[in-house]
Amino acid sequence: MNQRKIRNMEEFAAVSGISRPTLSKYFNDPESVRQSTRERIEKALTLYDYRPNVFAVNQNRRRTKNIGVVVPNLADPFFSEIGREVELACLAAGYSPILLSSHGKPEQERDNLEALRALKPAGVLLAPFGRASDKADIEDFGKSVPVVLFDANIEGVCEAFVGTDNFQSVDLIVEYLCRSGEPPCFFEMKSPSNPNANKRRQAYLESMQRHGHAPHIYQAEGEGWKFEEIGSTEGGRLMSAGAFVTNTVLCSNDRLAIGMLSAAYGLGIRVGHGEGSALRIAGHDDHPFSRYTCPPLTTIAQDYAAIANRAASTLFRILDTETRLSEREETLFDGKLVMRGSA
Amino acid sequence: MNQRKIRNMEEFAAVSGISRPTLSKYFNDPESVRQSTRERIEKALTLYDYRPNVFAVNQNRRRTKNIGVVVPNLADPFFSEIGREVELACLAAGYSPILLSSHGKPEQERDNLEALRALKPAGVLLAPFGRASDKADIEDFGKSVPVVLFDANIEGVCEAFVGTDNFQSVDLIVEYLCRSGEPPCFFEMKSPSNPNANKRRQAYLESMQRHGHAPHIYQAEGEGWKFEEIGSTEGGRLMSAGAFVTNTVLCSNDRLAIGMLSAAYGLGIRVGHGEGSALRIAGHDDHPFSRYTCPPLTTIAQDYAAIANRAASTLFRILDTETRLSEREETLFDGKLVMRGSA
DNA sequence: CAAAATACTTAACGCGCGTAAAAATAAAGT
DNA sequence: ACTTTATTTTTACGCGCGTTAAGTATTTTG
Repeated sequence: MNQRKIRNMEEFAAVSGISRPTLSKYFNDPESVRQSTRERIEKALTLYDYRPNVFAVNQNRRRTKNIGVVVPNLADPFFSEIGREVELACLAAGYSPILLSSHGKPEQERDNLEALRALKPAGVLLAPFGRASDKADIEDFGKSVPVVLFDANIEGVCEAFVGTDNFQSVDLIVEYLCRSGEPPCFFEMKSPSNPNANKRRQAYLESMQRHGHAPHIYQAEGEGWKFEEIGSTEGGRLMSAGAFVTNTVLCSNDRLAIGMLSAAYGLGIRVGHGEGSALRIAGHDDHPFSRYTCPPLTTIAQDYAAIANRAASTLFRILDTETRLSEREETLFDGKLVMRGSA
Repeated sequence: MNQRKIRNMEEFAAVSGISRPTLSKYFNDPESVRQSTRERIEKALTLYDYRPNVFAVNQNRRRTKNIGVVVPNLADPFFSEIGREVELACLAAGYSPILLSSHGKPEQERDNLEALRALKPAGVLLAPFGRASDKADIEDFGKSVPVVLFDANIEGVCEAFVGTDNFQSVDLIVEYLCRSGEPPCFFEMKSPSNPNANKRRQAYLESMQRHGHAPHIYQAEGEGWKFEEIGSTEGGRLMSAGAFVTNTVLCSNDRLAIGMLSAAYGLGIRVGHGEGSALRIAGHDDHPFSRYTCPPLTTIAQDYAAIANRAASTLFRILDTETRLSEREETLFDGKLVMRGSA
């Protein structure tokens, strides 16, 4: 960095003694030039401060190196974590991730995809809300840009889906709960904002049937993403009314469970699997805060990293071959049981 | 949208009957053209699907409309919320926010600022880690791009700072705790990753002195952003050793308090201000989860929205006048006491 | 060592838009 | 109707880089 600032590739060509087209090749793919010239370029790069102008590059390249990453809500630590993993995978593969949150509003998902269009992304990794009404929009978007879905599936749409096998994971915890105490009833939101919730309900029903128990489902009113609040008020109402037919409640997700635990505490109901406990509560997702609830929450851990990495690598495979997948792929990872104090 | 897709401004000029330079003016500022031509353009816009190419626009504009927003850690709901508010403020003012998280790693803050440089932002809103060692870098960055700091201050650096008045807020809760029970001791991390922590310790000391009580400070080992874990293990250790000289603990932030509450529960220590409670615990920040702890956490709420909006509007003011502030501005908002069950 | 294959240089065009200058037109004022 | 003033149109160049084509240099091959 001993020299003046380089303004453009032309100037860098002059000071480095390499022609501009060769430099252009190098910046697009350092491996595409001869080893000896690559060394000359990289030596010059240590002496002069130059980086190609991103706007000019993106304007002229047919396909950018941008990858759009869209999640429903970054304020939810689950998506914050998985979004981070996806970002890292993109960076590692030499792409520029652009992380967008839909802030819990399905309408924003459309806007985000529209905004991404302007950035001409090479591909998109999308954790959709999964509303049926958005299916057509997303399908349409997927026609112009390769899209890999993760976390929530939309049947038959986009190139691939990567997520957790809710049937495996729910069966795992139902089995554990049945084995260790009373069979669980199921607590969820009446109008879930996510297809995983439907899968989990279905998985609960099937699992209970397999284990020879009668299922019981309790659905809370309320919409949106205020899961803790809904879990607390509606779950609290059910608890104080003594509505649950068993002493074990499996919540559709951890945030609902966190709300319920809070309400149980307020009602003086002792939660846990030990002596003197009146209620067992379990969740699903292993939310970052579940370790610090009172008592700590027994739940299912999703393999964030595996899902993120597989989703990203699937997209990269499509981008490398420059052809869409001949057949839609679905990859499901197993959930793991995390036993803590609450159940 | 009854027509073919428009490829560039030239084509849109042809179909709309407006010259390209006038269109260019319009897209830069719709108010800058005569009302009648503006109407003609906007009518054409409803008929044809055209939007300027963002890359070409940004390449040629002297100053882009991009605003960098850098926060220390989006996985922390506090920054997730305040980052969201800042984004909205930028959007409302016609800028394009680019939200970057440093993922809890101070090194990443440098990388993020470096990455922003490539995007030639008109300005940057930065919630810094506040390490003394980064001061020079940030100061340097601030010379090339107008920067407004928020949440955490770095004395004398950048155009302005907007945050919470820790002296006011800590005094508020200390006063409340003294009034309603035993005067509090103070629990924090030994090597805090944030200058606010230092301010709060200082504020605690001063406030205790003003109220005529002897201060007691307990510092936990541990680094990084795993506040809950540190609060739980170190706080738990102190509690079980009976180390606290009073029955009231003021934590430097809510996440530490959440960890402590979890540990207290595990130890069977009853927390709260009611009869039969052994310990009172209070926090600071009104973290989104503090409402659902057991018991719900008494804390100080920061005015997220006010901080975000003021920081943004301060930056816009600088951008509009195209001159740096003659004098560095510091704006501090008051915190509000949120009384819940824990203290 | 000559021929073939590979990598590079030179020269030139295009991408889509900002912007400046001069000429033409429209609106406002008297 | 004639200036004055505000807008728009025409024309043209530049931004920084991707990319191509033709020619030159270098490396590889037999």
